[in-house]
Amino acid sequence: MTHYPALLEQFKSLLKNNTLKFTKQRELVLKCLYSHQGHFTPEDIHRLIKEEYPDINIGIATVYRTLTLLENEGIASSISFGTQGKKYELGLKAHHDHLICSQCGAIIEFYDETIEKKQEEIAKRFNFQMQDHTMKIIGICQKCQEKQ
Amino acid sequence: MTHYPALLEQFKSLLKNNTLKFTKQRELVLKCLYSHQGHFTPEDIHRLIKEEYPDINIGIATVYRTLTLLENEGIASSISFGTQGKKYELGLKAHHDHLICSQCGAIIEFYDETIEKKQEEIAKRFNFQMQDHTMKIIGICQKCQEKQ
DNA sequence: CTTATTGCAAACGTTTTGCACGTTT
DNA sequence: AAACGTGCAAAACGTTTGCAATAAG
Repeated sequence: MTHYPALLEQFKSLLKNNTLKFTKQRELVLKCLYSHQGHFTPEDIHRLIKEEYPDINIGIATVYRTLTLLENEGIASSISFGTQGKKYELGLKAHHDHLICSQCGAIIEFYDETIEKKQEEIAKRFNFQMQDHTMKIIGICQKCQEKQ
Repeated sequence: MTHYPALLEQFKSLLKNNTLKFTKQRELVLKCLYSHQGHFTPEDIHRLIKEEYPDINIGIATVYRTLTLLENEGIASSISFGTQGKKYELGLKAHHDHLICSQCGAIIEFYDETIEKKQEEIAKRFNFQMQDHTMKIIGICQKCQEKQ
């Protein structure tokens, strides 16, 4: 995992290259994703920043805008939960898919080479120029099974 | 593919078993999904029913409620498009996944045994009691590639 | 001093809800 | 008659937008 200073530099030069400005708000969104490992909704991130930096003013709109930016630049990635919105995570790691617990919402990441290969193969079979792919396994995690 | 009368009977007995009532509106949602092959938003279905049965009054809320019912009962299934909502299809066919064109929205269905097996294997590895799984390959379909 | 970014509140599109009225059983 | 389903309009939800004020380059 990249350490924070390097990540910050990466972000800064990305901004510079696109004639975008480096702001406190943008930095805090990045920092928040970095310091809390896991998957967060825009609202989660907004709340965390307000809790941890009570003197910084940040609007939910800025959080949305920054997350979109980070995702477009490949620094963060999101999983969609349909109508229930998206959750973001730092996207420094290699591509991976998700197991999601339908009871407690826990998210487990996994990567499977066979599945990745198969996906490419299928795209090719249908003459699809693949841009992205997602896989979600929904179920009940071990902990929640034990609770019952 | 099941023919319509049998499907209707299946739906009717499902309703009866759950002390739910058989109504014209519920029937039309089912019929609409059956007669138009493909994937439709609740709004699509609402519009189609109003067009094809102008003398029947049906509210969008009823369409939503019926689609949820059909999905819970395993008669229909949906693909999520995030903020853009969901599309429903009759779920009589075997499980399958989707290729989705990011330009024209075309949806291609596919099924791959290797992927299905791998998914089960992964769920087992993490002691997950699998309830569902989805896979989406996003890309540009052949037609849209040719247009460019 | 120019340009991008911000917070705010209003607008958005999809989905859900409360409720009085209608229909099915 | 009892119970469930309906349409409607309002509310809810996550998200986006317009804009005047502010901050970065």
